Amino acid sequence: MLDGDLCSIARTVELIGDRWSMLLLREAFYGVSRFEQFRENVHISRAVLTDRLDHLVEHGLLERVAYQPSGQRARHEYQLSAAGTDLIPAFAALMKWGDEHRNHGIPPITLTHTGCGSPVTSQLLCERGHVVSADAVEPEPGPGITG
Amino acid sequence: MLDGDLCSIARTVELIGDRWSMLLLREAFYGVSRFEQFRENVHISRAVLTDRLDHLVEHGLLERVAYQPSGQRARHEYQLSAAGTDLIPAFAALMKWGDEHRNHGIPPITLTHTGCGSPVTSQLLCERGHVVSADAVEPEPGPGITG
DNA sequence: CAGTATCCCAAGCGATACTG
DNA sequence: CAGTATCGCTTGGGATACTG
Repeated sequence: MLDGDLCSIARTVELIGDRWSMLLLREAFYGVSRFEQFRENVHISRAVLTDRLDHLVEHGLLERVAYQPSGQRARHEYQLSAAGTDLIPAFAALMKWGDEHRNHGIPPITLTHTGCGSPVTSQLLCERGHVVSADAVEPEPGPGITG
Repeated sequence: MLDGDLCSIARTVELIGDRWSMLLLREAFYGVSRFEQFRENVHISRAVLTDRLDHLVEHGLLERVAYQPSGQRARHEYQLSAAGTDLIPAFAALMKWGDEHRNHGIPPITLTHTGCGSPVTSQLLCERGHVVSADAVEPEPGPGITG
């Protein structure tokens, strides 16, 4: 259908499809921003954490923000960038799948709309506003096809 | 917020968050079902492909279906199971992100609703039917939290 | 075509120790 | 606290050859 390397899924997986990146971004989404917190929550070694954080900053998914603990030298915080925030719908979709298929339908975490306080889920929506079920979706070559 | 290992994202990533699984599932979504086709499209070696296919079948994401090429012995096809199909919204979300952030907004592949023929995208939707932007979503402890 | 079997290299990673 | 440096194992995976 498409040279696999051009696929947007492939390019996204290439970037964040390793064992750690998604989990770190998830933590950032949950509000974690400090080195030690990432380390404890994700159970990742220091060296690898440094490496991944750098990688995610370098590719624009996290932003390094300076902060100064009182009386100590400056450190960094890591926050979701705009591009990182744009991944939240994907997290929501993955989370929904995991809730259903790996957690017996009982979500450990739910998402709520800060505007109205009601639960938020990821859905497929067609341009006419229909909610679309997964088996009613067909992939087609798009404008970015080059082959 | 949550012991990381219980997180539905973690459990999903654990299952399909390696270098190959997502790409194979993507191919299955695109309609590929044969060993050699997977191999050519994903550029994966035989041994690894066998391993991943087994893994995905074992965990219920793909179904092995027998087929018999004329005059030859029986082979297998690999098709998305119901659980695998349920991952399509996640693919759609990842694809959308990659379209925007890695392909300059020009999608190589688009998704269409087989019902009405119009384009389909992944969206965050709240229970009241609002389309929710990614920065208006807040994670909260859900019923499955055990802490 | 759809695998299985070997061999070997390279990347990934944990453990540990050290530093400002 | 937030890293850096080093070591050595273990896993992943490419190349190649073989099989029904």
